[in-house]
Amino acid sequence: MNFQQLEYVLAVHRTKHFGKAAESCNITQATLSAMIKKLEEELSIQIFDRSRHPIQTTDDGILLLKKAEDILAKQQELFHLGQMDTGEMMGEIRLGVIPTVANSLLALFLPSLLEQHPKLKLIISEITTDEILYQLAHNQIDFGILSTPIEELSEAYEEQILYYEAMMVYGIESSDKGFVSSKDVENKKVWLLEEGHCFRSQSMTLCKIREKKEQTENLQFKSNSFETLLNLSDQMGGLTLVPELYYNNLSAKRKSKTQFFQKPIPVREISLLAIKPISKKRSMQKLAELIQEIVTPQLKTAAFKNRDLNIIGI
Amino acid sequence: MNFQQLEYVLAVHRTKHFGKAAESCNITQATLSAMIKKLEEELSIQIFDRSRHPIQTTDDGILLLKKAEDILAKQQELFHLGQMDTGEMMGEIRLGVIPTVANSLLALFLPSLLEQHPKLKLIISEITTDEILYQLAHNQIDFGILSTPIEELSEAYEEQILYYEAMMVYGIESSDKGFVSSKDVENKKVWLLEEGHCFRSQSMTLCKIREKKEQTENLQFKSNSFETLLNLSDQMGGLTLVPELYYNNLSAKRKSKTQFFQKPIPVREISLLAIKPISKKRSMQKLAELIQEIVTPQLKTAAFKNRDLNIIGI
DNA sequence: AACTTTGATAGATAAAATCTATAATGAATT
DNA sequence: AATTCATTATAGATTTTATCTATCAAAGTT
Repeated sequence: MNFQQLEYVLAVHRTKHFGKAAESCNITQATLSAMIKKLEEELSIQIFDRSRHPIQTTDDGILLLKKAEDILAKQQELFHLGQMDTGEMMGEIRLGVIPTVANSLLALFLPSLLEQHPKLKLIISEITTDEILYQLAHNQIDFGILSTPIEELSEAYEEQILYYEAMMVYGIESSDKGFVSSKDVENKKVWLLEEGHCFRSQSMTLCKIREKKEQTENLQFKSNSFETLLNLSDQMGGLTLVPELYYNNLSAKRKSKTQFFQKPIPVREISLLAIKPISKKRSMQKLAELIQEIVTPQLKTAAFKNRDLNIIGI
Repeated sequence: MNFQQLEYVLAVHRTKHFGKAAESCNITQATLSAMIKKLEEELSIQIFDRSRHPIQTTDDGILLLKKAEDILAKQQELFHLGQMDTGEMMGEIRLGVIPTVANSLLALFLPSLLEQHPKLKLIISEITTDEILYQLAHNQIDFGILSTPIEELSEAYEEQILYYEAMMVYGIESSDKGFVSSKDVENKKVWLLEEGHCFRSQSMTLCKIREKKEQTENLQFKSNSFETLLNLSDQMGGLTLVPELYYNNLSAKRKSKTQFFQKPIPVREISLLAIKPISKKRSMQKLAELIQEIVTPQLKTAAFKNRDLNIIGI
């Protein structure tokens, strides 16, 4: 028995097809066929029922699968044990990122990450905060990137702050001051992201909209992306909030319609989250450093002192 | 990385010596050295500090060890997955047996078990009931053989009854009836095993000694083996209790001094215990069958009906 | 019946684990 | 300091294992 054979079994179960499984494992179908057969003989069990179409995993096979997954997950942890020493990351990292971070952050650090660490396999999913917490707890992802602090976060999670990012106002008439005050925002129509995208409750806190619910029925509108919100603001007037990294990617025209708040600048705190015991501890540290190195130069916020920042949490 | 390399690491950690580790793995020292080195290079960590004497496992090494143990334990479970189909057992089974069962039972079934299943590796420890429960709970053994029922046994344990074994009286004057009654035992001096050997509390229940504590101060004596108890009985008079399988191994002279109780015959219930989820379920079934096949013909008790038996528990 | 899809098999090749023999290292002893 | 002993590392040969290419066999489709 070896680790590859277990991977091959998983691949066949996933694809229900020897040929496709072989391709996904980067071996020939002949090799895969032989290796599966060898494992079946060694364990004296039938793992797959090849007579059914598509291929069926037997009951014994299902039992084996679960244990094989456990073994391979533990093997991954071994790969991540030593990678601080050399600095090179390897093995597999499963990362969940909330949408409002994913759209601007991933494009920033992914290129250098993948280039600097060719042996690293990244599996990224864009999911909500709740989903990240759930998937961390169920070992479906290794790390999450989301906005913190999170209310009543269990001790079981380990949090590492990555950066603070200013929340900027889009759609404001250019003010002489160059900075927007909370007062400028009051009583304006504000477009926000749909609930579930953690962003919304943050923005509501910020703009003190909660107190005057009556005036803001239009907050019921649900949008999934900043792009939509910006378009709405353009066409129908009103404001929306965008984080600094997103601002950096805007067109010159749109940048001109975007302003920082005045000090203390409202910022959101973006953190890397894992569940204890952290099986890929060193990778977490390394990943955090890499992201910080790349993101910090992109953020004017990074130059400000703590007392000039106002962290807005959920 | 492969499973062998992980085993080699465990062996070196255990022996603190490359040569001895190699021997215990049935490979040469050169191979072991090369394989350890290869794994260290693959993971980019130093597992052992060879400059210290005896060899020291590094901090990274300790982290790796724990995961390696997990992986190899899971691998063992895979080996045990299919062995009902062929009937042949293989892989590793760690078995804890209480002393009063071990001394007579092991010699009975071990020979045929090992002969019929050459690929099976048995690791047996003779430990107390409490220790069996603890080691099962901490995954230090796979199965326990002990006397049941056990008071307040958690739902987490799975129990399979193996056989019922008569408790016989040694040191009694031969009675015409051929059977001893509880009355014959009353007021006699009784030698019992030390506490911790589950046997004692059972016997005390049986003989109703608890009610007349004053008369039996000599029960304070602690012995570890039936052999000692029989000798005591011979030299100082008084009775002791022996289970039927132990009786079978006695000399003719001693057999003549041993008698069954009259019906309902007090018996102890011997069971195979495992913790849920049972990772080696099929092996458990197979092992139970094998023991029953071998033991049943040895026991007169097996011929009796249930209503003629009186199960004495702790 | 001809064709296609899919998994199995045979034989060759490449990669690896392991062996024997010997060197290098470091501690213990003279 | 030199010598011996114990222990791990290394070199090169050998065996074992994994993988590849090419082809076959069986089942499903046209």
